[in-house]
Amino acid sequence: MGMRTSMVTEPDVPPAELPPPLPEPAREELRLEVVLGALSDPLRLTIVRKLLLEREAYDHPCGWFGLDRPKSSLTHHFRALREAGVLRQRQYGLERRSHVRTEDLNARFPGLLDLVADWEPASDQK
Amino acid sequence: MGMRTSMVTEPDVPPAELPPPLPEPAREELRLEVVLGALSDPLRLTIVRKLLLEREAYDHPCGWFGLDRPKSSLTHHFRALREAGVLRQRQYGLERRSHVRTEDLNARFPGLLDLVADWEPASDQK
DNA sequence: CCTCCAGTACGAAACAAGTCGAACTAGTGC
DNA sequence: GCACTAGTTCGACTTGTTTCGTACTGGAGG
Repeated sequence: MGMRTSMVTEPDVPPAELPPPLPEPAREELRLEVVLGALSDPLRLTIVRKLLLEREAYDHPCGWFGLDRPKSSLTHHFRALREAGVLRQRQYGLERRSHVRTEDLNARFPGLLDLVADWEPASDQK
Repeated sequence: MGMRTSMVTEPDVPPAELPPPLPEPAREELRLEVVLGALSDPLRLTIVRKLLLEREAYDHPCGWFGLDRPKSSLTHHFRALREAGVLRQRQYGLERRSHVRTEDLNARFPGLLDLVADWEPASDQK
């Protein structure tokens, strides 16, 4: 950043100045056992499934899901998903938006996301 | 049982008197989050993968895997896999043999077992 | 500058899971 | 009956996970 205060016409970044992703494992670093662990929680399955099914505007702010848990709990779960490599998160001003790393996950673990999309929560889901 | 001490010629059980499986969830009761939880452990992934790859004699006794852990630990992990619905276990005399419930798992969670078969343990695998 | 607001960081309490030793159970074979 | 053996059960310890309250950070808007 900086270094460009005047007299510039050519585009610096192709699309629209995307914020950098928060720290996450690279595609080659994804570990099956870690991803499965991240997905073995009903709340986190709910989050990922919702992102997969209702992916409308590319990615969603963290509070968009109708999850009535305290904010600190949500932070915890979103971070678990990001650190496992399931979600990518970017900071947009105040809010942190998430989307599923479908490309990477389909490359490394083909079929896994389909299982998540087809999942339905148990009846006693809280 | 009992009730048949003499004069019986017709076969009672079609094939070869298979011992009944230990208690396990029915196919319809399998829960994705539970199965993923059971598979989110390196040792258990090792067990299931080994069964998938080297399935020679249909099913294997519990001590057949070259796992150097105390027996009580192995009991724990094999039970976790059975109760999640990943393995079926039958008692053959002294030993308890396990095999993967491929039919049920492929029906409910297609592709999942392929991921397990393709898994390779981390380098620092204990 | 001050407030509002999305979300984080920290830390504690509650709970679940992994690990393992020691004692036990139950077939098998002598 | 006795020893052997595959595996279980129990209980203790340790480690990790979940949950959440409270305090904090940092951009946006007046």
